[in-house]
Amino acid sequence: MTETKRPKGTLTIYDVARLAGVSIASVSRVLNGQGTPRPETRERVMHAVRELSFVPDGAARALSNGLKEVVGVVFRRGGEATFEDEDESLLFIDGINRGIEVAAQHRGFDVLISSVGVHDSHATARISGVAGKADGIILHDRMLSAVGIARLAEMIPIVTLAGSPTRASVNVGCDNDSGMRALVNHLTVEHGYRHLAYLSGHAASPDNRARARVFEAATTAVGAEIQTGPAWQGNYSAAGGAQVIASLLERGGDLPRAIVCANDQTALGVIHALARRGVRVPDDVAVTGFDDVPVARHLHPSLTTIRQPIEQMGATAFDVLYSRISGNGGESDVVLPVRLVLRESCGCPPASPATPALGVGA
Amino acid sequence: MTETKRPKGTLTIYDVARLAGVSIASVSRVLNGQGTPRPETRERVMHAVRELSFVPDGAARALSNGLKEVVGVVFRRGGEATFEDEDESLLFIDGINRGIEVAAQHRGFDVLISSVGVHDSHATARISGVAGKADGIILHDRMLSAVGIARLAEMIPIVTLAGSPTRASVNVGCDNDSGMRALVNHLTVEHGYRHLAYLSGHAASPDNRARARVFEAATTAVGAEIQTGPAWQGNYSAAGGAQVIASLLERGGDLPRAIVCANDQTALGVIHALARRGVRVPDDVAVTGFDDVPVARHLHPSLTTIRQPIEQMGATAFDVLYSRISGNGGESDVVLPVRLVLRESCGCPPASPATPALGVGA
DNA sequence: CGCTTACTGGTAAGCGCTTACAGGTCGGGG
DNA sequence: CCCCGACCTGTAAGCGCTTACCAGTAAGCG
Repeated sequence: MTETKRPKGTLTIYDVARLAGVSIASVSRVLNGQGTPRPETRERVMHAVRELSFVPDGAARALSNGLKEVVGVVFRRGGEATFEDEDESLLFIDGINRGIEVAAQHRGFDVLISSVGVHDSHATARISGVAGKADGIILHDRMLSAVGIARLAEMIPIVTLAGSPTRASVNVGCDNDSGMRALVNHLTVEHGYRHLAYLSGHAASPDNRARARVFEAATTAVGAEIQTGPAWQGNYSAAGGAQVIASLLERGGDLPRAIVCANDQTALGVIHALARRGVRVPDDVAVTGFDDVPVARHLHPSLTTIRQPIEQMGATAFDVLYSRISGNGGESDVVLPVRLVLRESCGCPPASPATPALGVGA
Repeated sequence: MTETKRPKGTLTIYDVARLAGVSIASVSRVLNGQGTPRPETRERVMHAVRELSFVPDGAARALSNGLKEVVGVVFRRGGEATFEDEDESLLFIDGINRGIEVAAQHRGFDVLISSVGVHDSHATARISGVAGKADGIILHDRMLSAVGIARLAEMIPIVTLAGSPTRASVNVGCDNDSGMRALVNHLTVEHGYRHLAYLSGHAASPDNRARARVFEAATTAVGAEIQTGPAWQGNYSAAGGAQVIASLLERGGDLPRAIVCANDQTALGVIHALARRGVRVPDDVAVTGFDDVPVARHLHPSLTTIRQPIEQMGATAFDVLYSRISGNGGESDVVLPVRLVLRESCGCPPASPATPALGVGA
């Protein structure tokens, strides 16, 4: 018991074994619940472990088992060194990551997060770094080209989020089509708006492209007019949305009756910019979002949007990846359903105050 | 060149060496930029690496080097299985984590995220799990008791965020005192409000306690009246803030002239709840936050709050941890400065529309 | 009471990588 | 023309842990 435990110098299973007077194999067995150790053995080991505050080394474990119990997640960040104001467009990503993390915990996995700056040329290197430290990786939108994915997929299972399917990876996304269709239908048919615009997200984003395409198809199908062009190019951020409105108004162009934003963040910026200039939402211009991030309901006016099952997308991405990691073969792409959430910003009446719609699950 | 590469079965440095016709030592040296390989050797190795899309195994590397290049981050999550509406209180935490992550990248580290449910009894186990997979860990508020920290700190360097300092760990926090003092001063002296209340956060949170304490001291110092008691107990979430207002109003109690919320999320819920009931902010009741999360500026009215350098706190936490990991000794606790950010919710006039205050970094 | 059966616990072989050390090659000086 | 040093490169040990395999022990049975 008078073991001199070195305050530095890593503590290993050997130290525990010595203290407990058993072999390292027994320590390992007790720690992992393998075999059937005698109660006494178990007791001695546990005692030594507590005594030393021993925590087994994950790297050694991983090397031995061939399983790190880590999934990597890689996504794009706004700027590089600049902190302020840049990172407001990440609500959605954070939500997804949370879903991944919760699902991962159920399997004893942890999540290794790595973001890549917008113009970071080391993206591939960074992804490789994560790949080496994980059993599988989840790539958010716009991280790697199809061939890049294919290459990497030879080393490690990959799941993409809102990306384009590859034969080497699985994609998890949501049903942009029916969401956008429901939204346009609501605005044109139920509210009767005849003049709309789509404020787009990143041009390269598959989600954005799908939404834009369906927006155009659906509006023209009902004979509504739309504004388009580079002036309506946003970037998924609030600043981007506000910027579009600012230039538009400065140029003295007239606003459409309804602005369909590529995501909630953009809508947030748009509503804010309009309010600043005295344009009333939804009376003068209706605004809608996409995603239904948690703050959407707290805006003024509260935001009509398409609810994506954000955390569930993350959880699904993990589950699919996990089944690939454990070898249970090839699930195919997953498309999750979305739902139109009507609030005030489209022109619908406010919910009754009696139902605060706050913190009350379903 | 007609190597049969097994699509399964891990690819190792041996495979690369064989393909390149060199030894594994050379491969390792090329990959890590050690030694001075002949250009030709380097070329052959790089070619083989690309050919195979080889990514070295992080676990093996870590085992060999004694460095995983991973920091763990652990924090509390809202609910366990329930997804909806629960996780809105994490804006602040996400911001910090982002800061950690960016700082970590500069050192080639990645961030291992793990959350613990509010009532999760496995907290310690979960933290140990992360500890085994990382070189050091950062603990958010309320994760572990002082003695728990002390024990774990024998195995691995620890930094706490907004926690209480221990001799075994370093704490990084922000200057709650001067922030709250500035806020109370602004409300009482400049706006002349004489009747305030503090809507608290988690009772156990050191930040919350500090803010509550200073709030009381500062208000009584200027002779203002305050409402207190269990009715004003929130939990850092929007739902919690809304709930407090709801009960208060139902009970027919009268509202103070200004409500100082423990954080921005709470303020968000409060503003929303007041608006639903027709109480005007700031005309009838002023509301303030704490943190200055990105959405604070987009609220209606925009939120007066105390800006914490959120991402910088994360970055600082990492830097401190890193210096402990690399053995460069014991920095001591860090307290970062905060700043009063005046917007509309306290009764100040709106900023001029000409300065949209959007996306324009300082 | 001796032998079989059922367990428990220990020994040692790797997991993939880094790196100290030794061996081989080549060029230049004596 | 031979020897030495400078440089590369290869061999092998070891990082901490899991686990197959075997030895030792105790209980069960004839």
